[in-house]
Amino acid sequence: MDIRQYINSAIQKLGAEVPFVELEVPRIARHGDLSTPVAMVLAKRLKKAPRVIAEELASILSAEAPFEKVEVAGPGFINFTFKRRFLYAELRALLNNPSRYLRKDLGQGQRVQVEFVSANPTGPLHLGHGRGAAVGAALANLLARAGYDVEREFYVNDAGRQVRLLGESIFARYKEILGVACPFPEEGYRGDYIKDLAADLLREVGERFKDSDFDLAGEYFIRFGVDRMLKLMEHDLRDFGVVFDRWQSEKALYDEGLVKKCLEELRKKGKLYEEGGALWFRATEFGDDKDRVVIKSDGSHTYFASDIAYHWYKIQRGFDELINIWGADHHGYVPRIKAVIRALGYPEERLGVLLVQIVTLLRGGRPVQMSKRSGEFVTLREVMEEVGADTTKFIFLTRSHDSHLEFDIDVAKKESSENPVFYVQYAYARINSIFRKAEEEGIQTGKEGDLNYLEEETEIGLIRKILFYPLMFEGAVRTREPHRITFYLQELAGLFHPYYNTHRVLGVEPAALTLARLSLCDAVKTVLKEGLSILGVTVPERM
RNA sequence: GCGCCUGUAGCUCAGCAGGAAAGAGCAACUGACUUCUAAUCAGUGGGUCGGGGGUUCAAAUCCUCCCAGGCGCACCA
Repeated sequence: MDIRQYINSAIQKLGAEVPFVELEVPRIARHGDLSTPVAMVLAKRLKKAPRVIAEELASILSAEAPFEKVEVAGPGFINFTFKRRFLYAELRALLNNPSRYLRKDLGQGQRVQVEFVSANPTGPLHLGHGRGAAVGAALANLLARAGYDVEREFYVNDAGRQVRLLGESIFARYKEILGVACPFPEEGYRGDYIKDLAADLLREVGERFKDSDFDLAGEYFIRFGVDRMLKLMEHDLRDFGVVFDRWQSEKALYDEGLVKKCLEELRKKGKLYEEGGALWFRATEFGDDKDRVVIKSDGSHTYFASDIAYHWYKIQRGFDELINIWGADHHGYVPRIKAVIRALGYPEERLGVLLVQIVTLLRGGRPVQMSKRSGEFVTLREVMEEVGADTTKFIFLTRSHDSHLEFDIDVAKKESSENPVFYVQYAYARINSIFRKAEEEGIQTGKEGDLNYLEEETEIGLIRKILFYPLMFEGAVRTREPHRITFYLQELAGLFHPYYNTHRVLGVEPAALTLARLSLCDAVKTVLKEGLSILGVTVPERM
């Protein structure tokens, strides 16, 4: 259904144009099936009264095939009512080829990289990472279905101080087990998982490092810790239903000389300078608050240095668009990375940063304090096991990414019987149940039912909702907001359940009505499945 | 002090490039299972959209100031 096309061509006939035709689904039935305020937008441009423009557009549009009625109302709204025949034909089109109907090729093969989670490999993933994972994965799925060529990447901070601290922490625990005195690093990681790692490492290498210095043994301990942490994170993410195409190592950027090469590139462009023994990037030239150090006076690189190289490398790899999903606590970092993009000679829009706001975990109505260093944090795995991956993801995707999220674990569990995710899944399971029963009764469940039998107002409402999926989809893609899918699915399920309660599909007369309703159910099921799979939520055959 | 995010029903949140009379879920109350799954449905109550200005034919939505909460402002990672 491409209604905009009709409207656009009508606007052209008036000798005007508009960048975007806004369409909305009116809340009130009297206002038709679909509505546009575009005449009011045009009023200024055409220097005519909005109602006059609306009337002109309406008279052109009322001749078009899909419309039963095209009315002008209020200050200049144009309200459309579809012909039933049109709705049936559209529904038929969807049934015949769901993915063509539901997935619009908006990306046209453009290459997009979504980088998300990218947690330091120094401890288990916590709930905040889970939110990033859910949002990133859903966004990647969404874009993939919109015709983008998507890559999902996890950036591994396996160089620098944090992983060194990880190594030192394991080292200290290792010695502790062997009864060798060794001070625990000041800012080391104190979680119990470090002790487990140390014990595992001991099992693997025995007492080989009992008397070693960290300078000597460090490399091994760091490597060991990072590998184990990466495996753990990958495993947790996999169980959460999130899989990456690529894991990019920061260390590799150094080892392969990319950091050096990139800094060289910037130097050539005159965007670096030395001062006070350090090497600086002219970030202020590109809108950042201050210039930033890339190589400290002691000769070591800042994190920023590898981040510059990383983004440069990503662009080199040929992506049309980069999307970084970051925790909101990194928002101060955005201007300097954008500055880098520009300094390297690329448009700033090449990079989009989606900031995912903080998750507060409530247990027993109280916020649970989280601090990685002290080892007090709630892991993604704990929550996943306690409330389930589907519920966890759904909760994350029922908020817009820039809204602070309160994750009340008691509510998430307690409500499990009335949880929104189950509400949607249940609709799916119920439809399956109908189809199972139909097969038992030997009813042919193909999609060929004569849709003209769908005459009830609730059925028409359901059809409309289904056919508006692409409209919602487009918006979700345009704004990069997967949570719109979540709300849509709840609304769709919210139309299906009442329908189910008041209308029987099987055993009604005439038999053709059953077939028509089966087709409708099939369409609902298809859309539910499509949406849930974008969110990464499972579709249960029965519940 | 500066910057970013948030402030909508008792609670958790939507509100789709400003648009027609503010929405959902939960919680509360009242009803519905000999029928394809009651993890469901029907109904009731509940809001000065943080506050003040401004722009507009039209503002929850844009601008501005203020208030409140969160998060950032390193030759840290």
